[in-house]
Amino acid sequence: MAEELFSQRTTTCGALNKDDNNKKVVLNGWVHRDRNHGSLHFINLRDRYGITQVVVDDDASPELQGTANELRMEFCIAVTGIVRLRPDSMVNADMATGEIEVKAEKIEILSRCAPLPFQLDDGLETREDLRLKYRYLDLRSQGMQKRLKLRHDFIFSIRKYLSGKDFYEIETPTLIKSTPEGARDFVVPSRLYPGKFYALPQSPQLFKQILMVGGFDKYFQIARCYRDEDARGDRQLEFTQLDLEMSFVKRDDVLSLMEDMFGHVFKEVMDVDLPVRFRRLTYADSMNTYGCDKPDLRFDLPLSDMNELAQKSSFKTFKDIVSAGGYVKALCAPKTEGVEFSRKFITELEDAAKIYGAKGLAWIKVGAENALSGGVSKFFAGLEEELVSKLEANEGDLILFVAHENWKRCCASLSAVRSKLGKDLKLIRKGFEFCWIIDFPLFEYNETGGHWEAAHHMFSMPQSQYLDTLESDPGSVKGDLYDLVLNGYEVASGSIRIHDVELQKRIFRICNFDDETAEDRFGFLLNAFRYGPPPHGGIAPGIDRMVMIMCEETSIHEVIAFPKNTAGISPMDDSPSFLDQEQLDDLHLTINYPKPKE
RNA sequence: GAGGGCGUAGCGAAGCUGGUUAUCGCGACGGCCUGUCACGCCGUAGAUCGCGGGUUCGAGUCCCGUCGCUCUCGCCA
Repeated sequence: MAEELFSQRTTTCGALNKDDNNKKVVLNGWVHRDRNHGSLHFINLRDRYGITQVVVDDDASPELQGTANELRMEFCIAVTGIVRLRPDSMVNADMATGEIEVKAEKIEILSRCAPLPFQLDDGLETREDLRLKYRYLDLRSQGMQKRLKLRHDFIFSIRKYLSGKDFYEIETPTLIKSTPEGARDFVVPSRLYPGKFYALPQSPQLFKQILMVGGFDKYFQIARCYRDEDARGDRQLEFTQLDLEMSFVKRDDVLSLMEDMFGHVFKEVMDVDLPVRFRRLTYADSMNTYGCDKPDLRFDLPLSDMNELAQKSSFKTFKDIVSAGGYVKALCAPKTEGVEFSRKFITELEDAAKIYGAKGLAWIKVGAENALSGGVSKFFAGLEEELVSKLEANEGDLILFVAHENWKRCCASLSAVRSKLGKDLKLIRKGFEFCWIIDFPLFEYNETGGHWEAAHHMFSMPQSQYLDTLESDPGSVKGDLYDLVLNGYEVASGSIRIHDVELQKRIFRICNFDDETAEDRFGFLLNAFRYGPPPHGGIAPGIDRMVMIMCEETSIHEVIAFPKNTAGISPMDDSPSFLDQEQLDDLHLTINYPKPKE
């Protein structure tokens, strides 16, 4: 231990400026770029804080020259030298440290770097599985450094804000009881109890409710959650949410707390001003106007109900669907500079609609003085004025219709068209458009199972006006449920909870859980509710998704240090992996491998 | 479970209706270079064109199968 291992930094690569002239400094970092002019040698040295130019002059000792010539990309080095001003004409205005450079007196190679498997900072051009395999290199890129810093700032700001509002951060277990509803559980076998399993939490839902019964009336947690379902760009097997719950609150208390919190956090982290109150849309209005329950409000392009006009038209396809209880909806794509409403363009929109179940996409072009042409225009003869005024269409616009027996399919299909138009017609405004979706239905019918189930989860409070008709008409019951939507993504979901044993049991029964099963699965919650539970409610914003949107990214992988790929594999550590027979024996497990396909 | 896209040197790409020795940039390696900052210049190595089969005189290119990655539907209270 007597000998010094390396010269330890006295400052960082982002800190020096002209005030440090003539100072002797030590920098530690990585070789970011290396420009060797023979007897004059420039090295851009990088660490988390920035980049500083190091110079090896022609008067350097042969030893120093030799070391400098050995340097390669991403070598980890220590540089001892003197800060000096750059000649006026050599100042680099693009660099934070561009006014100075460090004249090297000593360079120590702390470790060498093998030839890189890909170029750093070309991160986004490189295949993602390669970036994930060598994540430690990818993390050095300025993009990843910036995004993970923002993630840290975001979480830190939330912690400060909530702590200032008297919230306690309390951890809940990650080895818990498997509950039957929701997504598939990840499970952990129990060694001590053969055949028994823990489950990893899909969210801390029941525990946070029990914390309310325990008297911690303002709780939050930055909680890891696990759901064993197929991944997507905006979701993966494990993710992080801000889990939050409060006692003695009503819906609007939760909503305004979140508005205030995100207002503070966005200002502090990004210097962005959010509106004091976010727009509120009922679920029904959102579906009818935007075709989905997570509308991107950075552009307008509303959907219109066309059932009445469809009935008046001579288009048999539409009339049949409306007569059969179906729906016809339309939207009007505005004439846009540089965009031709060609057959190809319309076919691409139609393909987008078909993914969500539409059989086709009917269209009409709007000409001068309400003249209609092309597509299904001939079936609307005599209805030109009514159609054009209903959709507020102008000359050069394109009207698009979707008809479907199923309301949700109709909405979703045309919503996909709306989204594509938003991009193709460049209608999307910059910025952050939050909105609340409220008044969700409490139940939806499970066709395959032939019973009702909770649209969100079974612990949400029905709105009081439906308490007498829960059983007789579950389909029309609205709950005290709310989602927060940002730029077309669902970023938070919450509700006021049930805190009454009898009401909770009624919900279980409607969702096909008899009293015995409910007792077996959720007995601990029902038990807790026998001991003076407070009225309570909460919400859970998704951290990954929010940070992704703040970074203007479209994949949460970009804001997670070590993500899994879409197949649930981590290419770096190669998980999941097989267990030794010994481990399996300890856990009392026998693997039942699937038979290979014929 | 289903559909679309991609797979050519370490990385990113080009390669047209099949036709000599498969190009280009970055990177690697060697050399030259006193003011660069994506330094420049000269040179060298590096590719079973994902894998298997087929059609053809001839396949990176066409066909079939398969694997991997990726986007999406289903799924995700």
